[in-house]
Amino acid sequence: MSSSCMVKHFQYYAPLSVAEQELLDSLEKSPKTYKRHDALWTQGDESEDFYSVKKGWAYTYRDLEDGSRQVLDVYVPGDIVGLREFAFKKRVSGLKLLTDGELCAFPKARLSEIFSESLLLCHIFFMIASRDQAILVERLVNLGRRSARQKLAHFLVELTRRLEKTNEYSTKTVKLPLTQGLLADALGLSVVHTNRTFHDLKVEKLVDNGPEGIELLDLKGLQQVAGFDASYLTEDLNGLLALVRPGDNDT
Amino acid sequence: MSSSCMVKHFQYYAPLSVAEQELLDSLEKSPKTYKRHDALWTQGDESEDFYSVKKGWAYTYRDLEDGSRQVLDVYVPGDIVGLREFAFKKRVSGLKLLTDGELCAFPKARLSEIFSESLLLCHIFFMIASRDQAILVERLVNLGRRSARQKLAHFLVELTRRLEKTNEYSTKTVKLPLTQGLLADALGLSVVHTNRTFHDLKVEKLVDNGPEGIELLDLKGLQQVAGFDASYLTEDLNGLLALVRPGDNDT
DNA sequence: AGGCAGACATAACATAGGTTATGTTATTAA
DNA sequence: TTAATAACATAACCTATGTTATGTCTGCCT
Repeated sequence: MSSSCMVKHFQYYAPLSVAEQELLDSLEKSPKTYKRHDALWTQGDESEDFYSVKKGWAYTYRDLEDGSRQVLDVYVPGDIVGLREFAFKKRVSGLKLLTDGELCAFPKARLSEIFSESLLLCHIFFMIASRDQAILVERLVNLGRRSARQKLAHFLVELTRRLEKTNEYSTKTVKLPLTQGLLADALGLSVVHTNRTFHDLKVEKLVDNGPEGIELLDLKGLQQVAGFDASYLTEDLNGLLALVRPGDNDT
Repeated sequence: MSSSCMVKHFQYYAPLSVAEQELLDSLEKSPKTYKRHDALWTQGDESEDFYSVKKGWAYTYRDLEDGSRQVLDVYVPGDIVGLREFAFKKRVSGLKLLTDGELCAFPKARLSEIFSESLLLCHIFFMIASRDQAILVERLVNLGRRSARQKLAHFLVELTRRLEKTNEYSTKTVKLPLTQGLLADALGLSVVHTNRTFHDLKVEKLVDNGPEGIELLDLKGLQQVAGFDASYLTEDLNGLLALVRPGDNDT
């Protein structure tokens, strides 16, 4: 019965009972497909659903009055999007697809059912929110206090790390379907300077561009450039289990 | 019985039953006082408690390898701090007092009790997390895509707005116990440039410095400079009530 | 009562990153 | 087959912001 988009992702956090799997299943609308550049919603829209990303990549962004734009986060398969607006009637940011993809909607209003019926699921949702915050915090540090070079490297390494978690990655060189324009908007840089910076990393054989986006040739090297410390991506899963099921103690 | 730090704040979201008030009370350790510059914790510490701010101001920050520092958020009385690390064993950021103050600790581990015993409280915590995210998002936009002038104005207006929500404000000019150094670290600027920018706003009679921090003389004006749009601070409280208590429908 | 430290101020100079402009290539649209 | 569009590239020039250096004014410590 675990055809649910979300079940697989949630199993990463903790093993779900059959009842919990069915609960998630029951709230999930059937997956819809989207094309590159499609917008699921725009800032200001009513926020009724959140989504899990089944296939493809997406990103949230804010458009500013002066025509510029800030990309807030990029999402990969397995990620939950739109939970940010739990407290709000309207969307705080827009969501667009970066590649063709497939997402499943969940009505926000029915989260109550989950919360009241499964303490474990409730905790997992809370954990996801907490993790999202940690990522935003790191992004903040990136924007506020790092050089263009570090910003770029850090962002790329982070994404790769997040990708590895839910998506098996075998190949040596990582491929990310990102354009320089998107990177610029994510890092608070101009496209021109992003290109300059990217160029430098290319000369150093750390990255390259492939046919459908950019490629990371030397993760270790990038990590070093970025001064990357992954601790903000490592949740305390044992702690979670201990909370919900006092007694046993493993992964 | 509502001596609890948090009860008053939570009543802002929704009326609590006596049982709910007692539940919150029971988890709360007695308030402790702290002095200006005291650190409640440092990044990397074990994260066991979260806190509610009863008196005084605090801020979270991240120290970087190169000696610089990024201030993530500033907290005023009524705010909940440390919920960010729900998913983590260790603190992602440090917390220090900006003024003398008083905070109450809650053991993170016992949140489960709240979640399982009160659906309303569970939702309120989720709302707080969501609201925190919205604030971080706005801070991100601020850092990524706004000029020093706008950054400063925006930050100041936001804080004032947050202050108004839980703390009655009567006087015309708002006083914030912030130093230029802290502003610099919050906005990703150097102290010198922060000073320059502040100077300009001072010349325009928008702000000034008082004996214990800075003073805002013209909120409207600042708002205009910032291009401030408060929608990211307006939660959907009716939506919350509707979720938890289907049937009735008011504030 | 003198010395020290923190916060604010300001000037001169340096630079990372922004802007504008133009070109190339690859894809899609007609 | 051409026209139009998106992404990448690169050069010349400009400016917002960073850096370094001093100085003043508090309050505080002993």
